[in-house]
Formats: sequence, structure tokens, C-alpha cells
Amino acid sequence: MSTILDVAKLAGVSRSTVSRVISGNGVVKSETRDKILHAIENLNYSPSYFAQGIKTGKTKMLAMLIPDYSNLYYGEMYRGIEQVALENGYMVMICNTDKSSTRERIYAEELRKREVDGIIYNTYKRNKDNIDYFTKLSKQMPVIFMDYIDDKDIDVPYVLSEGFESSKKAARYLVSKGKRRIGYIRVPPYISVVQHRYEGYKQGLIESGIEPDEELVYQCPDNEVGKTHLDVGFEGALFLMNKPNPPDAIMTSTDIMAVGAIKYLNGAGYKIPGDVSVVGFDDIALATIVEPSLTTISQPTRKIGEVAARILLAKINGENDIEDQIIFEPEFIVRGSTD
Amino acid sequence: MSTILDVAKLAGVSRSTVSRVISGNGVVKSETRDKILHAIENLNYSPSYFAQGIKTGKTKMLAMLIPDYSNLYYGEMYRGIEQVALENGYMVMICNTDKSSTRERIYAEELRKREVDGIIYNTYKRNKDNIDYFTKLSKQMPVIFMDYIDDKDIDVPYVLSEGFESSKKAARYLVSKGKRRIGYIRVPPYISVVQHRYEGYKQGLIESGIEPDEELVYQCPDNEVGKTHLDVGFEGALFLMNKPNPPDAIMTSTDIMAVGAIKYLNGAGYKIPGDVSVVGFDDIALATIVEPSLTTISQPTRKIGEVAARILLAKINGENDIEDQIIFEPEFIVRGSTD
DNA sequence: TTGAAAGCGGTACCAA
DNA sequence: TTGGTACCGCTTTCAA
Repeated sequence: MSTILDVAKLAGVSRSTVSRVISGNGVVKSETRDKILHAIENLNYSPSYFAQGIKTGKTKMLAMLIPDYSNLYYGEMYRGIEQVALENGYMVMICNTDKSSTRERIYAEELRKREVDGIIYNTYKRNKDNIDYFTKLSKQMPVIFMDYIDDKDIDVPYVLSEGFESSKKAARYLVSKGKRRIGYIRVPPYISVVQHRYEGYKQGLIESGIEPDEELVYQCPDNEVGKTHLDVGFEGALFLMNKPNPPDAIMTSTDIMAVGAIKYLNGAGYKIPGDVSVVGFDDIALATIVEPSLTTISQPTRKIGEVAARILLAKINGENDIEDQIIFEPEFIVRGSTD
Repeated sequence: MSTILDVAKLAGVSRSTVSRVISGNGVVKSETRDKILHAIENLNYSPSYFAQGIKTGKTKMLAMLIPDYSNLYYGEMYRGIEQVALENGYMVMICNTDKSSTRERIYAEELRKREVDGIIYNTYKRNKDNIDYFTKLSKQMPVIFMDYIDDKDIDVPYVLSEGFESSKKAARYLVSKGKRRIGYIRVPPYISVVQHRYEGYKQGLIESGIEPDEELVYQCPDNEVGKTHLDVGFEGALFLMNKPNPPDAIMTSTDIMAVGAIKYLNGAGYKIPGDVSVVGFDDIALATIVEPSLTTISQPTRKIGEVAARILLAKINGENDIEDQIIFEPEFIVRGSTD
């Protein structure tokens, strides 16, 4: 690998001048610039990220914390992030926290040491320590949350899609289809984003003249290690369908849970949507793969990733007066699991 | 952030001594070491990766090139890699090449510039330029291929699982189940690993006294941009089932293609496995989610990732006399799509 | 518009 | 067993 000195020699200038043209700071006569550009070309030179970083403090590296690699929701988000990152000379590291708050912290520490320029924080569950930690971190470096923090005292950047209205709409739709006993499978209310979806479901029932029935809500037990949303969906459906008065429709917090529910229902011989309708949330690719295809609420997931990345990059570049709390409105999509 | 100098001052020693304890090179009296360790603790000091890297040339960073983020096969492999990496103070960057040879090159260039310590190379298709490029690269830095290179003149490290025997076994199994017209859906023979699977399928038929019939083989057209294995599987099944003499079983190069085929077959009203059996390859999580669950050939995917990472780390640490061409034998797993 | 030179935060050689 | 010091490759004043 050639160094800046090699380039300088070949171009017959000093290191400083070469540095000016690669960093884009300062003025260089265009002839000189051309000479240097040629030298760079000839030597196939590229500046060392180490040496650059040691002065600028920039790694040109973003990190994305995700709780579960196997949920392709994050994969879709990643594509949006990756695209924006690449366009701007950044790379992004995926950090799989495996739904563990501890691993979130461990990764965050490691990322701090590695001085990544920004962090995209997807969490699975909230504990107060981690909220505090990442909130504090967000004051020191660019961090963007992909979830609400309900605490009004905490002000952090975020990008997410709202779930209340769309879930309400879905619930009302099920009622319009003649369903009356509409169940819900959910994770514990750690995650605000997901909590809003649940509230929308309840409100939809109320507005349709149906009293929400706690009996029809399955909330997965706390702290089940190694359990995926898929498992939760399966178990939730199992639990609800074996009640004395089972539901005739099931809504879920996420698509992957809905897929788990469908898996159970198919296996147990229920007709979907005849016996039971199913509605998910997210619109991951899997939604059109399962049989029947899944009615769901579609998030602009890729777009969410793009926007998050742009906000992060803006902050990294010192633009602090940008809009950094963005909420998307998702879209209700009807497929075979309800029609 | 405190620097090595702060630590040195607080501990009352020189930078050199501090450096010795953090890098682990050289001998330090244990009292001195303790003093330094305390100082490090107190200052919450961690060495700058930049400054370390500039001297050592090590980024403590691995990269994993994958052709398709949405294929969870790579997700599973990643988990194995991540685990080994983390244990050794490394982080791994996922680079999604989107099945594009050009993007493979672009990423490789970028990784070279960023001086990652090692590369795990998963490709989708082979073009000679890229084989040459990565082969050459593997002489300059640790690179591990997750695929065969059939060219005997090319000697590179690899980890993979062999597909010949297991595919043969699967074909024979289908015959034992009374199937006679066994089709195959495959990608073009770019990828040697996948080619071996196909050869095994043919050999299995031959050994069962059935003449392989080209008519029953669907090979996805070259260079279909934006098409996933899922699409290929769907189209392959569509193509094969609409022949005058359709198959009564279908084998595929990958699970995700098999899932696409199942999607088509379900939609078109075929009974699986009654009308058509389906066999995949990989054993990704999706295999047990689809209806019916997928008979497949199970790779020790996570293990493959672990082994690849270990080889890479060994090479990074200068151990060049290690076994670096590893082949796993996968396992045939019978599920609902054949029984 | 350009060059000289002082760092940035480490590592590693050499001498003590 | 330790300290002094010359780098590593680049950025960034400051002067010319």
C-alpha cells in the first residue's frame, strides 16, 4: 500500500497538498489537483482509515443493533440503511443482541470503543437501565431509536411507524367481516411501539361496539429465553383456541407472530379465514409466502431505515437542527388470511 | 476519552509500560501491572483502535460477503461467525452484495481500503474475474471461500458441505417412496457447491434405475436481476408442472427455492406430497414453517460459520499450517413434504 | 496556493 | 523490568 508521501513525491508536491485534495478541505490550484489525482490513480492509493480516523475521530462506520437476526423485518430495514450509508462512504455493522439487554450493553460498549460514528438502536424489550444508558449515549454521539420512549422527560431522536390508527382500522375491518370474538397475541408491554398497536386494537373493538375481552388476549410470559416471536405466535394460538370460547379472529403484534399462529392453526385443522382470521403487523416478505397469505399492516420498513440513516448522517455532519423525530403511518393490507 | 498518557501518569510509569500491559507483549512486574490496571479501570480507558491499527495494521474486524440478506441460511452462518468473532475481540461486518458480481468487487475494494483483517466470501454466481480477484486477494490477506472452486489450479481455503452423497440419497429416497418422475429446479451451474448437489440427484436416479430426464430440469435463466431464489422456485414449479408430462416430485438446489415451489404448488391446488413431493437443501428455519414442512438436506450451517471464523482468525494470527479446506457431510431430514 | 512541522494515540526497538 | 524515542500515515495550523 502506498502512502500519502508516495503520492506527494510522484506529484512533486508536499503531503499537505495531497491531504487537501483527498479531504476536500482548502483550496488547491486545479493543475496541481490534477497532478495529484493522477498520482493517486497511478499508485492505486487510498488513504488509511486509521490515520484519517486518528485525526478526525471519524470511522465512517455505523452500527445497527437488532434483537433478532432471524426476523427479516430488520433485514428490510438494513437494506434502507445500507443504501444510504454506501452512498455516503459509510459502512454499517449489524450487531445481533439476541433479545438480551445485557448484550445490548456489551455491544454498545464495544461500539463506543471502536468509535463508530452513529448507532441505530432497535431493541426488543426495555429495561430502565438500558433506556438511561442509550439516552445518555445519545447526548454524546448520534444515536437513533427505532421505538418510542413513553417517558415525556426523555427526548431522543427516533424513527418509527405508528400502530394505533392502523390497528384500529384492522380491528374494525374484522368486525365488518362478521368476526365478533377477536383475540390478540402480544409481547409484554416493554416496547412502546408495540403497545400502541395493542391500544389501537382495543379502540377498534370499542368503536365497533364490542367490549374488549381480556380472556382473548395472550401475552407471552416474561423473559422466556431463546423463544422467538414465531414460538410466541404458535403458543398464543394454541392457548387461545383451546379456551372454552375461542376467538374467531386473531391479531398479533408482529407478522412473525402471526406466522407462528398460522402454523398452529393449519396444523390443528382450523380453516383460515373461515374458522379464524389472522392479522399481522409489519408486512415482511414471509407474509406472502405463508398459506394463506397474511393480511397485515404494512410498514415502510426500508424507507424507515433510509430515513434513520439520513438523520444519523446529518447529525454526524453536525447538522443538529434537523427533524429527528419521524413517525410514519402504515397501511392496512388485505390478503388471504382474512378474505 | 483518556489516552495512554493519562494512564501512564496516573500509574506513575511510562507509556511503553502501559502499552506492554494492554498489548500483552513483553514482561511487566506484577505490582506495576496492577497499578496500571487500576489506572485503566479508574479512567475507564480503552485504547484507540485507530492508533493501535496504524501500527499493527489490524482492525479486529471481519467481513462476511453474502449475496442475499433475505436468505436466512446466511443468517444462521453469521451467528456461528459472530460468536467466534466476539469471543476473540473481533466484530464482523455483513456486506450484502445482492447477487451482483460488481457489488462483490465494490465491497471487496472497500474492505481492502478499510483493511479488515479477514473476509468470508459467500458468492451467488461465479464469474472468472471475481474468482481470480478473490483468489489473488486470498494470497494477500486471509480470505475464506464458502464454495468450491472446481479449477484444480486454484488453491484457496474453504469451508462448505458436500452435496453429492446427500442429494443422491434424497433422490433414492423419493424413488423408494414410489416417485418416478423426479424433477429438479436449479440455478445456473455457476456455483460449484450447488452443481455437486445436482450431480448427486442425477446419480441417485441412475442408481435407482431411472434415466435422468432433461425435460424435468428447470434451470433459471441467466442474469435475472432482482429475482430471488424464492421466485426461481415458484417459476420452476410453474414451468415443470405445466409440462405435458409433469413430475411427481421436485428437488431443488436450496430450501428457499423449495419454499417457492411449495408456494406455487399450494396455490395451484396440488397435494403435497400426494401429487408432488418436494425436497430442499440447507434446512433453514423456514423449512419447518411452511405447510407442509419441508423435507430437506440439513447443513450444519452454524458450525460451518464457526469453523470458517476460526480458520480466518488462525490465519490472521499467522498460523498458516492449519487445515483450511474443510468439508462437512450434511444430513437428509424427512418431513411432511415427502411423507 | 503551497510547504513545514507539530501533533493524534498508540507500538516497539534500544538502552539503561 | 522499565523508560526514551522514533515512527505509523494522516490532518491541520502557521508561515511563506
